[in-house]
Parts: sequence; structure tokens; C-alpha cells
Amino acid sequence: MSSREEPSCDVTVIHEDVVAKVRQSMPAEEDLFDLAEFFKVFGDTTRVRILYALSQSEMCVCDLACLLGLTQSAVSHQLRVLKQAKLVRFRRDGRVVYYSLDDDHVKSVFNQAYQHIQERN
Amino acid sequence: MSSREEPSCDVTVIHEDVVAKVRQSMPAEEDLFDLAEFFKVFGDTTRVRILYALSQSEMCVCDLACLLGLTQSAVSHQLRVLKQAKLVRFRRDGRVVYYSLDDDHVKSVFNQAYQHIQERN
DNA sequence: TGAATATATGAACAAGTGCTCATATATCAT
DNA sequence: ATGATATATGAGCACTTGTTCATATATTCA
Repeated sequence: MSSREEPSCDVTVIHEDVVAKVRQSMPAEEDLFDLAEFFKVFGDTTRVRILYALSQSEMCVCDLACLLGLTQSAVSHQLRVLKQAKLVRFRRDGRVVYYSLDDDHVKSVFNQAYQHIQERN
Repeated sequence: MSSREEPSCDVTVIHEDVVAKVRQSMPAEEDLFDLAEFFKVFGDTTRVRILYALSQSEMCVCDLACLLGLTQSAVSHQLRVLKQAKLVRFRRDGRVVYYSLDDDHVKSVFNQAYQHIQERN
């Protein structure tokens, strides 16, 4: 009845041993949070489309807007999100800002997920 | 000046050639949508924690609730989302429902992303 | 310097999401 | 059948998010 170990729960526990074992192996709360944040960035159609486009070629903001049928503002806002997530990088050439993928993992995560989608159907 | 091909845009286009080339290689709109939907499921701390836990061991609802410090209801709602996304499966044993990962891709997508997070810092 | 242009950003609003609470369903035990 | 228990689910609410609109910033060119 004493609870001096890990944060207890108000719910009935059926398999204390399993819970204890899994609890030990759980990564730091912060890491799982970061992981979710990372996936959250991919969890939007617009951003996925932008990422795919950039996986094909470096592009400037207005090209992306045209390609995807979005306003310049919408693209710019989303690129900011992608920038913060360090998924894209940019270089400035005069008035034009060119964006490209910042990381090789992006492509592989992408492909892995795409494969899952395919096989699921 | 005529626009009889692909859906045009109201934005200035700087590199028509690039846009045209990338447009050709864009996957079906639906596939990118599905991809985003897939990632959206991973884009929540609670679900990521559930998925990680299940990657360690099959668990029942109340064990998960206890482990993660959530209400039974919250866990159940999220499991429904994971079920719909076909990321987890379940088997019933009397009153207890056991959940487990439904797909090997889950782990690999997870690991790939985790690796990205690590290297990023 | 001043006009033009490419991009960035803030505010606001509609739509979506995850939790809680109450309650329904399903199964077991008596 | 009745009560206990494990899970599922609907409604409601606070919070988040993606877009639009207006405007700011930055760079080029004349």
C-alpha cells in the first residue's frame, strides 16, 4: 500500500511486473516530447508537399507558392516552421531566398513512412 | 501569357523550368495527404509514449494508464486513434484488452527519427 | 533617394485536437 | 440475473494550428 517508488497511478494495475519493466526502459520524457514535436512538423499536408518539392530541387518561395497553389504568405509561414525544426536551410541571393532540405534523415524518414502507407493498402 | 497547362498561380514565378520539372515528379495529392495523416498520429507526446511502451511489451489499457500517468479514458481514446491508423492491434482476453504494435515500420520510423533528433543537438 | 520586388511577420479567425466527465458496453463471478 | 470490473465512447471545453490580410523588412535598380 505504500507508494515510495515511481509515480503511482489511480488506475487499477493488472500487470505490475510489466509496468515496472517498461517503466525502466522508457526514454527521458524530454526525448519523447522532442520526437513528437519532430513528427508534428511532418503532420501537415502543406509541409509534406513543401518537403517533397524540396527533396526534388532547391526552390525559392514564390516558386513553391506557384507549384503548390498557395499564397506567398502561407508558404513563408510554413517555411519558418520547417526552418525552426532544422529540416530546411536557405541561402539568399539578392532578393530571392532559396530553400533546400537540411538533412538526409528527412528523405529516409519520408521513404520509410511512404513504404508503410503503401503496404498498408 | 496563355495558361492552358497545369494549374497556374497568381504569384510571380522566377524559375518556370524548375517548377515544371518538380511538378512532374510530385506524387499524387492523395498520397501526400495520407503521408501527412500518418505523421500526424506520431505528432503527439501521449501517442508517442504509448507507442514506445508498446514497442517494449504488449500491454493492457490500465497498465498503460498507470505507466504513463493518464486516465483510462485518455488512453482508450488515443488507442482508438492508433488503431484506426493501423499502428496497433489488440486481442481480448476476458475483460482485459491487450494492445501491441501492429507494424514493424513503426519501430524503424521511430528509430530513424530518434536518430535525427540526437544528431541535431 | 525612391520605386519595385521578394520575403517575413503579426493579428485575427475558423477549424481541429486532446483531455475530462459521465455513461455505455462487455465480460466475469456469484 | 446481479454486481463488479475493464474498456469504449459521446459531449463539451480549453487549447492549438493553418490560413488570410495587412504590413514590415530587405534588396535591387534607376
